[in-house]
Amino acid sequence: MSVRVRFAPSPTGPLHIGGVRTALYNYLFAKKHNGAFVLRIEDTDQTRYVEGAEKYIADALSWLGITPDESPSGNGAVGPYRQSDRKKLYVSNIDVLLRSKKAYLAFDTPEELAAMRSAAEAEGETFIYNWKKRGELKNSVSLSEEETQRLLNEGAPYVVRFKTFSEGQNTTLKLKDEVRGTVTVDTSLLDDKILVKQDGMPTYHFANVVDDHLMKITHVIRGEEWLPSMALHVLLYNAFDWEAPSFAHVPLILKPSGKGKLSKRDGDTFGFPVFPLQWDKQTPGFKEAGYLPESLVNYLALLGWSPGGEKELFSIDELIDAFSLEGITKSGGRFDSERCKWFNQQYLQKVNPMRLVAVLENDLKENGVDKNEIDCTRVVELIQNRLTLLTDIWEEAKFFFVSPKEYDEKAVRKQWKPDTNNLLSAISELIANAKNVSAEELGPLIKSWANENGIGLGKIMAPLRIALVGSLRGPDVFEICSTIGVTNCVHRINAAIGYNKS
RNA sequence: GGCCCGUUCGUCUAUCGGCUAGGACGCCAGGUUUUCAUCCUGGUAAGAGGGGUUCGAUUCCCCUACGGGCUACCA
Repeated sequence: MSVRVRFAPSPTGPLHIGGVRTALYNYLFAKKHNGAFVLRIEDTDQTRYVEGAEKYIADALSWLGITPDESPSGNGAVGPYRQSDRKKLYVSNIDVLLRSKKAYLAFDTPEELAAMRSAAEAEGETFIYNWKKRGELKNSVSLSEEETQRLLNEGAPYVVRFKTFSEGQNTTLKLKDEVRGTVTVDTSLLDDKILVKQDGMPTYHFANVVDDHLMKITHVIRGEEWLPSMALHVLLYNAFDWEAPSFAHVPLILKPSGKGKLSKRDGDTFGFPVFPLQWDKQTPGFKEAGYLPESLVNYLALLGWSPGGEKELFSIDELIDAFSLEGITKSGGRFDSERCKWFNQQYLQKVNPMRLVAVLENDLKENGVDKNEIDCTRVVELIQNRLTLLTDIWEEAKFFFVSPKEYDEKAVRKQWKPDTNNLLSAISELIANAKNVSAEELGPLIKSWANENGIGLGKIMAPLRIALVGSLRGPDVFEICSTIGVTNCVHRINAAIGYNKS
């Protein structure tokens, strides 16, 4: 049987980084086994539906390169892929359970249940709608057939509940999880979960099982928050007499510090994005923060999974090749933004420079700066190994195009000696008269000039750099000179002399 | 509170009974770069605690502690 996995987010907002990783593991597993990666939209809660979220999910997956084989907007033979479009399927399947008495109608109102819950709580107990209470509550198990029918005729609102456990059943269930091994559950402790809500829509638990079965899903790879409901899901498969898929519950991504799992609100508090793409003005994504999708994928893959060796840099194809459920970690992992940045830096070193040139040209446009005669490809060559994020490009490249407006005060104070202005004048003249300003020629020219005049290069290099860049940083000075050209050099040197005259 | 899952350097992780516990991020030091960054070299730092099992436990079992998740007509 061929492998089929699914990623099933709810369109309640932007996809966050934990969801991205779950999607990634599903994708890697599918590709590893030449299987199918299905995207299913779980929009059964109409009250939480957020406009644009579904498109965001598709766009994010596409940016990351983990595109589904089957999805609402693509092809696939087992659709529809949006749960709101599958209502008929849930209706027909709930009838199966109702007829076999494995599910029942419950007429208790949310208010009644809430009251019972708080009453129990006051007694220091927990209210559980289960086999013990079933007979005392308002449902088709406790009520006579006539009474049930009467309520139905009156149009009384009801939900459908699953008869999770009945007296006399075996209470312990041993479940297999591909990540954790055997998980033991006492089924008599489970409650009778609602399968169909008052509005006729299925709950997650029900829709999930029906869909996974109908879509022929072989492996359910999802977040650990679903581990407690694995028993319910298995019981549901049993009730239908369907074969259950394999389950793999992946550990959660935790906050970098403090308590709890990473949540959608953590983006601002920790200084890094938690979303792949920008959702709105307040919530930037990794893309906007300057991350390459391949480095995010690489970092995320290794947060909660390990191939075992010491290799750390994996292309997506290498990840597919190395991936296995066995390598998934059992414990939750904290998101480490420094390490994530390092991966990005590593990828930025090797990326095709033309990609960076495109970014630089866009930055120039956005900042309203004319590139004049300056060769962007050359600039990128000089700064590529200085980048950690794509957003560093402008900071690293700006001075090639824009003359310094001010000069690093500390550097000037330390480097500007009484004779500095005179030296720079001489250098300016030297450069102005130079036949060739290539870095290879300019370097020796200035060096030999300094040598002939008995001047230490140290007295020249730092001020020259300050004049050209504005501060003591950046690539090789002679490379900068040759890239910005004679005219610019002379202008900048003379401007610095004027500025630092007093 | 109840139930389930987990626990190796600050962080991500390797180890599947023999360990001088390996790698990576970070941090620190040195070198290269007449700057800064990159890069190179080195250093720092860990088996939660207590009981077993065993010739031998980080590895297996139990207890405790701590962490995480679930406990909705949300997913």
